[in-house]
Amino acid sequence: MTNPTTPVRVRYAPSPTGIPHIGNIRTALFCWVLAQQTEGQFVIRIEDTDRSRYDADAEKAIFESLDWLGLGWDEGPGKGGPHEPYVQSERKQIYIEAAHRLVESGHAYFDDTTPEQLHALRERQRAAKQPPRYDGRGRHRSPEEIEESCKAGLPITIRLKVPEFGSVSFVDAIRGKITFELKELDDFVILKSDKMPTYHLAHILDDHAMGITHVIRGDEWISSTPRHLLIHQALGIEPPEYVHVPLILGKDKAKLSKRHGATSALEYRDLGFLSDAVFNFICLLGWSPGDDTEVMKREEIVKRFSIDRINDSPATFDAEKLEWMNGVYIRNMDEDTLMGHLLPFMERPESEGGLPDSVTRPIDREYLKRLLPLVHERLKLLTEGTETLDFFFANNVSPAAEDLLGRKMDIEMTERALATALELCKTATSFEPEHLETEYRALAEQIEMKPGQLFSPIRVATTGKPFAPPLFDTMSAIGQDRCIERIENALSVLRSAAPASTD
RNA sequence: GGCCCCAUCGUCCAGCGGCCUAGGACAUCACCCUUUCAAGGUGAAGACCGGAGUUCGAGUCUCCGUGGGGCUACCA
Repeated sequence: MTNPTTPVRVRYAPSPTGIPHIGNIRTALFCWVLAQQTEGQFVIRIEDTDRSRYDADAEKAIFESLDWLGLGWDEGPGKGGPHEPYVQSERKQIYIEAAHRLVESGHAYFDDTTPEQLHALRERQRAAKQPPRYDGRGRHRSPEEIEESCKAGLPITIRLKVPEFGSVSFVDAIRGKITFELKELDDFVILKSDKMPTYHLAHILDDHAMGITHVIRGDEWISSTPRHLLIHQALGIEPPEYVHVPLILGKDKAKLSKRHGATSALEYRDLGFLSDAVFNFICLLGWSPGDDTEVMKREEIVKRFSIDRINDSPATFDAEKLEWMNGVYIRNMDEDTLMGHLLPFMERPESEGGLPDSVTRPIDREYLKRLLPLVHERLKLLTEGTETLDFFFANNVSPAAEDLLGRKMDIEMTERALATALELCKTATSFEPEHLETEYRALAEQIEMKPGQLFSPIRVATTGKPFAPPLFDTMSAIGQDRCIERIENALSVLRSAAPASTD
């Protein structure tokens, strides 16, 4: 199917039973993009018809995920709209009435089969190697019998009468025509005994009432689409366009779940990913613009998106590539923006991955701004700000003796390197990076060491780490006094370690 | 089990009958750059699940098999 040219009305209709994972949120993203492209509307509807599985935290996470990814909605909870309410539990009456109308028109019937009876039926079928299927016994119950059961307090449901023969088919926008034999379907429940509708009934009524033109949903719904078609027929309404997008799988090729580590958008936010990068990346899971373009701004994605370029096959989520893309986004960012993103992570408590608690908050923005060019292109995640910059802010630099040793250097040689480095540090007339580099290169030559051999111990001494930004920029930013202090400290570490390793 | 969907490098994506000696990206490896780590550059390795058809010609169409996934609830 080529893209609609008229405005679409699409909806994201999550059920608040768990934190939406990447696959789920990608569906929302596709909806949003299509709405933007056609200047249509993106509707949010909460499908909370299963009261037993309702989870308030999950509902909160749904909105948080959408907010974080910038998927604003035109109608829905907290926003209102012409089809309020947008929460199914508050629309209960609509479903009850519709279900009863279907009974009256002969398309559905009351059923007083108890869960126990249903269970027994399935057991029998299983034993007889029959497919487990409701046998339609309720079709033959008289109104009186139902009335009696009702009085006796038995649970009453309403089931749709599924024709025994024939078939239904529909054209899926990305898979083409799909046909199902009706004999494979049983009479399914549309109104549960607690008077709540099942998903099947509720979403159809709502989608129709809300004028939804395209139902974009996960692959797992293909199998129940014939039921939905039947309900439309019974109701005498036209079904929408169906767009079943492939699932996103975990590394083991199974449906994404907790076992796969981080799976929700929010987790990626907390891990230090940028929402723009995540948006870009998950768009590319199952869709591509057709050429080799990968890094795209939102506007470009909105412009180029098309339903017929959505893949048929499921994708595996691979966070490694997302990390690379996040790095690309960070590198493309100006320093002020980067600082804005880094600050919240760095200023968190130490126990949550922030700078050491000894560093007073708020941290020095001027100083941080001076530091950013040194680490900008090295960052892949926002959380890495802390570990790459902590030694600039805190004085908790305490390298181990063995880390101070450069390649092919013993303690004695390292000590000589550091001692002369300290001297030069003390007498330096300027602490500008260029000046330091000139001086230290001359020193290396003077003491007959390779530059790397001299620089490496100094790096570890001043930063406490084997990997750090370019040495002289780093020293300059740390400042003369602290450099002297740290090199002196490193020398004493080395000297106290010396006896042990010389025997 | 039944029904439905899917099947190109380890992963994501391109390929919609001849442009394919199958292209790009991530990851991997090598080299270059280099004071470390990155970034960047160059290059290497790496795939059409199998079998029948259709066709002058198939990664591309059809069928079968195989594999994976989904559904098979008074869950969505």
